Amino acid sequence: MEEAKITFTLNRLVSVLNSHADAILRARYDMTFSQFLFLVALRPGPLSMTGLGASLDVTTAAVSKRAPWFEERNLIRIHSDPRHGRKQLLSLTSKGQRLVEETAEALDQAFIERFSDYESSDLAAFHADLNRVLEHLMTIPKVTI
Amino acid sequence: MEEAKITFTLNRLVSVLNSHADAILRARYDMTFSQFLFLVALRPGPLSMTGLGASLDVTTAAVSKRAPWFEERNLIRIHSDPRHGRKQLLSLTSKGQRLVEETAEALDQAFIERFSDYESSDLAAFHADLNRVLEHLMTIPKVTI
DNA sequence: GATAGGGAGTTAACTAGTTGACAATAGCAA
DNA sequence: TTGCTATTGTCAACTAGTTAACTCCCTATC
Repeated sequence: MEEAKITFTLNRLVSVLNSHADAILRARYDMTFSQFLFLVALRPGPLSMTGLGASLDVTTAAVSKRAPWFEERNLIRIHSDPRHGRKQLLSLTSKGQRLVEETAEALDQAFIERFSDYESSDLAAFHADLNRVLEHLMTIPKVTI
Repeated sequence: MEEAKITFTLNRLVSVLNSHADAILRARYDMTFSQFLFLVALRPGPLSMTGLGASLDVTTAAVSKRAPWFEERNLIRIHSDPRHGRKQLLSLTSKGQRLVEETAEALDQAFIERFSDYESSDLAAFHADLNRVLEHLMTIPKVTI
C-alpha cells in the first residue's frame, strides 16, 4: 500500500498544478488549460489532425471535433496539405501565436513565483528525478498482463 | 520555459502510470481505472454522494449519475441516511469489497515489480520530495490572479 | 489501367465530466 | 410555529474524450 500511494501523490500534485494553471488562464485570458495545450502543441509548427492528436495524447476524432472551434476564433488555420489530398494541416494564425506566447509566459511566470523560495538547483534535481522515473517506466514497455 | 517543463514531465509520468494501471484492470478484471477509483474511495467506509465527490475531486452531479451503474452490478449499496432524509449513503457490498481488495493488491504488486530494481529508500525519498512539493503548493493557497 | 490495401479525416453513439436551475430537507432564529 | 438559509441530490444542456464504421485518397502490384 505504501508504494501505491506514490501514484496517488503524483495524481494530486498534477491536479493541483493544472487547476492552478487553469484558474490563471480563465481569469486573465478567458481560456481553459486544455485550450492552451491545444495551441501550445502547434507552436513548433503545423501538424496534421493525427499528428496533433499524438502530441496531445488524444485520438484523431477528438482533434477533428475541436479544431473548428479554434478556426472560428481565428486562432488556427486549417488548410489541406498540397502533397496529400486528404491530409489537413493545422497551424497557428498570428493571433494564435501571440496568444500562445503571452499565456505561456504568464504561466511560466506564475510557476517561478510560486517556487521562488526553492533553490533552483533543488528544482532541477527534482525534475531530473522525475525524468529518471519516467524513463524507467518507458524503457520497460513489457506490460505483464 | 525550463521551469514549466516540470509540469509537462509530471503530466506525462502520471499519464503513463495511470494507463498502465488501466491496462491491467481492463485485462484482468474487465474494469477501468476510474471505476477502481470510485470503489477504492469507499474502502474506508460509507460516504454521501457529495462526500464521495469530494474524495474523487469531482462534482456531486457526476457521482449521482455514475452510482446506479455500480449498484446495478451489486458492487455498492445506496441507502438513505436514517438521520437525514435527503442524504444518500454509498457503501461497498461484500462483492464490491472483495473486488477492491483484489484489484488494489494486483496494482500494488504490479507497481512493486515495476520498481523492483529501485532501492526502496530511493522510492521513499522520491515520495517524500513529492509530498514536500505538494505541501508547498497547498500552503500557499493565495492564487495571485 | 485495375484494384487491393493503408493512411487520414469525419461522423454517430457512447461515457464522464462540467455548470446552473431546481426540489426537498435540515436547522436555526425570531 | 414559522420562515430564512444551508445542504443535498437530481436533471438538462453542454464539453471533451472514446470506439467503430465509414469515406476519400494515395500507392504498389498485378
